[in-house]
This record gives sequence, structure tokens and C-alpha cells, in this order.
Amino acid sequence: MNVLKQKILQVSTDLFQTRGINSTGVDTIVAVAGTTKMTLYKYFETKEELVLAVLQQSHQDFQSWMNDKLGSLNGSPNERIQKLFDFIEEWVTSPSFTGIAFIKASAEFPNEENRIHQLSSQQSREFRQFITKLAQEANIKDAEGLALQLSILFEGAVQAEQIKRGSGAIKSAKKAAKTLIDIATKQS
Amino acid sequence: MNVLKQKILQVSTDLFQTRGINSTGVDTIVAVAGTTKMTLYKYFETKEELVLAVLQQSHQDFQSWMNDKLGSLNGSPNERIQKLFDFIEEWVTSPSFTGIAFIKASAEFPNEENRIHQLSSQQSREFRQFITKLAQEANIKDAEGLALQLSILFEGAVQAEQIKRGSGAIKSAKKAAKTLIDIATKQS
DNA sequence: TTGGGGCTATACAAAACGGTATACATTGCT
DNA sequence: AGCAATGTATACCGTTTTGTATAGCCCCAA
Repeated sequence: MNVLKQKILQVSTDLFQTRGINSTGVDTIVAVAGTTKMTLYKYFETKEELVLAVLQQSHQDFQSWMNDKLGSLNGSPNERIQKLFDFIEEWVTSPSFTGIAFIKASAEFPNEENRIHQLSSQQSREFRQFITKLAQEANIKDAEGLALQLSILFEGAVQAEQIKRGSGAIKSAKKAAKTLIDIATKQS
Repeated sequence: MNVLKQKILQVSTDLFQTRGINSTGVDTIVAVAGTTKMTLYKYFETKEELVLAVLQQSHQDFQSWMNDKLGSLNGSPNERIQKLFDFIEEWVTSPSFTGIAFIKASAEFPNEENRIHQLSSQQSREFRQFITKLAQEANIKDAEGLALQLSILFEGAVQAEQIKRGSGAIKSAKKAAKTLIDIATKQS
């Protein structure tokens, strides 16, 4: 991908997260990125398209990072789902963490007909399915049920952390997750 | 409170929830409320002030409703905290439910210096303290720890429901809550 | 009847918004 | 050398934004 296009994407991601999507004009984006609107609109047809691209990149970054982390474990499937929230904590407590894009975007575009909302919804579903797979591999009986619970913990903890950084929500969610995983495991 | 002021508040609440705050102009609000901008700006100095008023009213409505529900129980403190998520489910699955205001607002105004964000943060904290009190009355040892977990479940389930209505997140959160409450109770 | 308060109607201001048009500079390839 | 692609600079367009100014209407009370 072109270097300027990537720069625009990265700057947009940062600004959208820290100021909000609707509160960030394209003029601001190009000013921070050190380019002009003409260039931005060469790579992105509309602002909506830019937002969608930002969402996709953010989600892929997170998913890839998590996949790598879990993949490098070389442990049992049971161990992998146990470690899921340790990695989530690592991601969320990183200083560069500014929130999860699809959570904020879905709040800013609540209408279910809206493309941005739809993509957010899809990404939320994808991450839940990802957890479901982990649970299935760990031979958990009600894999979908556990995955839904864990995804709620994830989104709740992220939401809490977005509303107040350093709230300790992640640690708490991690503990709750371990409890729920233990119980679901015993039932299998 | 003046009837027109209340109408403006109610219409604003509805529009902010269904279209987003930044995507809703004051022109739209007064058009739907059947009044004019002059009247709106008579009761609310700025749009920000209106948003803050909407947040306050929404939060108070929810808290009052929940207090009434729990108060009418006449049961043991243990029973009350057990029923908390039943009432949350009742609130969230109501057809008129369009989300929790402070969750959406905090996403739309991510900057912690922003007054709207600060109020959202405060309301989130207030609700957590409310749960803490329930847990303390139920003689739960780590009341704050449990309350934090339950508030994460609450915010996560609401977030999930905002992203996709009828996702079943509330039912799942309710089950998880019962599990966590049981365990916290046994440890007391 | 004569005010005055609450509200409407409408026009306006100044800025910010997304997006486009045009002209020019730079760079690399052939 | 010459061409094409990439990017810059800048001016502009139409719309929408929050917020105000002005003038008039309606109704109730003294």
C-alpha cells in the first residue's frame, strides 16, 4: 500500500479514536497527515469509505496480533482459551491503546441501516465467533454460550476502559472470565 | 418543568439515541418537537447544555425505575442483588429501549476533558457504586470486586444490544451474573 | 382595554462541513 | 528529452452547523 495512503489511514485512526469520527473533519486529517484533500480523495472516494477502511484495518490489526499471540503459545487448547484475557489485558493496557474502533463507531452510527454500523456489527460478531472456535477446540460443551459471555466481558471491559482509563476493568473482567471458563469446562 | 422544555428534552433524547448526538442538529430537534430554535435556546444555553440535560434525565429515569423495582421487592438483600439483572433484562428488552445514554455519549465524546464525557463517566461510576451498595447489603465480602464485574457485564450486554438488537446478550449476561454472584456469596 | 410573557416566524451571521476544479511542481521511466 | 504519474497549493462550491436578531401573534390578567 502507498505510504501516503497508509499515513492517512493511521492519522485517521488516531484522530477518530481520540476526538470521535463525526468531530474530525477531513481538513484536520490532511493537516495532521501533512498532505492535501486532493490526495486523500484520490485514495478514498468519500469520508465514509475512509471510515470503513479505518475500521477494517483496526480490526485486522487486533485480530492478527491476537492470532500471533495465541499461535505462539504451543499449548493445549484449554490453555489457549485460558490465556485469551491475559492477551486482551496486554492489548488494552498498552499505552498506545485508545479504544476498540467498532465499539465507538457503532455508538456514533446507531442506525442499523448505516454501512459503518453494519461493519461494526460484523466485526463484533467475528470476534465472538473467534472465541467460539477457541471454546470448541477446548472441548467445552456450550461453546457458543461461553463465547457470548466472554465477548460481553470483553466489550464491557473495553467500554469501561474507554470511559475511564486505568479503571481496573480489564483485571476484573479477566478474573470473571477465568471463573466462567472454569465452570463451563467442568460442565463438558 | 415547562411542558415545551420537557418535550424538547424527550425529543432530543430519542433523536440522540437513534441518530447519534453529533448527527442531530438543533434544527431537526425543534422541527420534530414542533417548536423553534428561539424557544430551545431559551431553555438551554447551548447544545452542549442540552446534551448534558438529556444525559441527566436519562440516567435519573433509569435509576429511579430500578430503585422502584428493587424497593418493591420486600425481599432479603440477597434476593435483591439476585434480581438485579432480571430487572436490567426487563429494561433492555422493552420495545422502547434504544440504548443507555452515557455509554453512547462517552463513545461520541472520547476526550476526558470534555464535559459530556465527564458526566458519562460519573454516571457509570454512580451505577457501579449502586451495585456495590447492593452487594454490601447482601454481606458479600468483596463487594466492590463483584460490583465491578457486574457493571462490566451490564455495559457489555448493553453495548452488544446496541450493536445488534435481539442478540441475546442480556440473557447471557444474566446467567453470567448469577454465576459470579453465587461464587462471591460463597466466599463471604 | 391595555399590557406583558410565552411562543412563532423568519431572516441572518459566521464558521465548519464534505467535496471539486485548476494549475503547478516533482519524480521516475523510457 | 519527453511523458505520465504522483502530489501540492489554493481557491472555490453548496450545504449544514450553532447561535442570534427582529418583528409579530396569542392569550390571560389587571
